[in-house]
Amino acid sequence: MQNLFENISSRNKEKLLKLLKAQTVVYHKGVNILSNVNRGNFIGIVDSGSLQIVFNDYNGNSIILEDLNQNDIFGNLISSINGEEISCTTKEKTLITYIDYDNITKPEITRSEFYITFVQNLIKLMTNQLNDKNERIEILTKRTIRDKLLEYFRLLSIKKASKTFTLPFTFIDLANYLSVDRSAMTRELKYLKTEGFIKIDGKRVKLLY
Amino acid sequence: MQNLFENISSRNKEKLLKLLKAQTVVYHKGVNILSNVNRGNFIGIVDSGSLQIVFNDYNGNSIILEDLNQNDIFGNLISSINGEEISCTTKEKTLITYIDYDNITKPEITRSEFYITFVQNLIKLMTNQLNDKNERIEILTKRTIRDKLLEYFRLLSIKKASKTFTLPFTFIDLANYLSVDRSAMTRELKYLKTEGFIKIDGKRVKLLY
DNA sequence: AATATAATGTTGCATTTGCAACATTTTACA
DNA sequence: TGTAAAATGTTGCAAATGCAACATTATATT
Repeated sequence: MQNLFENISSRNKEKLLKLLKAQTVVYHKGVNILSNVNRGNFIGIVDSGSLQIVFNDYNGNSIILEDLNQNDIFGNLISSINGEEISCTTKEKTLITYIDYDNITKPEITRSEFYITFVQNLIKLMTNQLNDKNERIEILTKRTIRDKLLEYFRLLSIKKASKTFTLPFTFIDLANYLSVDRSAMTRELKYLKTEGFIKIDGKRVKLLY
Repeated sequence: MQNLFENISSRNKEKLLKLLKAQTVVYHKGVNILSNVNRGNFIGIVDSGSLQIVFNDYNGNSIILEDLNQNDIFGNLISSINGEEISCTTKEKTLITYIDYDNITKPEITRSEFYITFVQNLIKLMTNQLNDKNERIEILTKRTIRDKLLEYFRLLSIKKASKTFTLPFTFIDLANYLSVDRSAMTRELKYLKTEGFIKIDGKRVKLLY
């Protein structure tokens, strides 16, 4: 993991946040922060806590667009999707720092010594985000629930460098992430188990191949 | 549209490319440039022409990961996916400029006057890419072919600011983009037509709602 | 202009999936 | 600690989809 202020001293971080006119907001659990979010171009940084950005379908399906934890950034996407159906809900007490996009290009900032480090960090984080999106796309383009599950497991297994890993989602959220019916997913997991492809105990999964 | 060298004079662009040790390569039509691509972290810039990055499934499905045209950038994704099944094929005669990622952070470049403009352009392009990925995810998470088509049409319609637009894909490529069976997609398009939702003439589509 | 090649259109059928309507288990919190 | 709420598990069934195997039309190439 990496954060936006990597290799920037806390002293310089404060300076930078001041120059950027950053604002930090505290949210309680279960709050929809959309109203704060719906005001132009910004970057949100999760200082602590977690939240989910969810697209609520006209079919009643909830699609997880982002599952955000500490040091994750968000914001650049929201403008692209038309407002109403999006909700950003905190999963616990959460601190978020907002930075106006426009302020990133202001001359008084670009001249500061740590600016280059800052934008390089930003590029790094965006690259990570692009990788995440590509993984999600790779999973979603699989045509069966089985293949989606196996692809998701494969990627998790690579990340953990182990055939055994713990699911970071509830099964409800996993079904949303894979964009499949939850009960159909449970059924498929059962088949994968009885056919000897995987072992599952709660959220603990072991690949047997 | 925007390119990586926006607001940089062609004179400075040359300087920059030199500092970045950029290399420009010419490819003929139908060439798989993967071998050139498979060497560490880099950014590829499409100077002219077009290409597709395709993931070739073990099921025999071809999944379009990227459909690249002039001024598009690529590269940051490829490292994340394990090599063999990926192909990058030019659709016509294509010029590509390669930049090593590491060179972007070299001090002799960061000191140059146009460096800030350059990284800001890069951030802008990456933001656009993230938007594209999010749109694709939004489409792929729809559960039926009909909803995928309608979502795709909706987004295209917004971009063109018109109920009438031309598909930028062949139907084969569109089916790959939506990750559905081509013949099933044709069937669904027929239903959408007879039910009066859309009008289609070749690649010309009109939304009737 | 002739012909090969690619793209598009069609349809029956088996499979997969979503949906609905439950039962059961786990977790949160007053 | 008791209870409400959330998460998980199960199953029948209708609907949607992939697949295969074609026919037809359009496009490219010599």
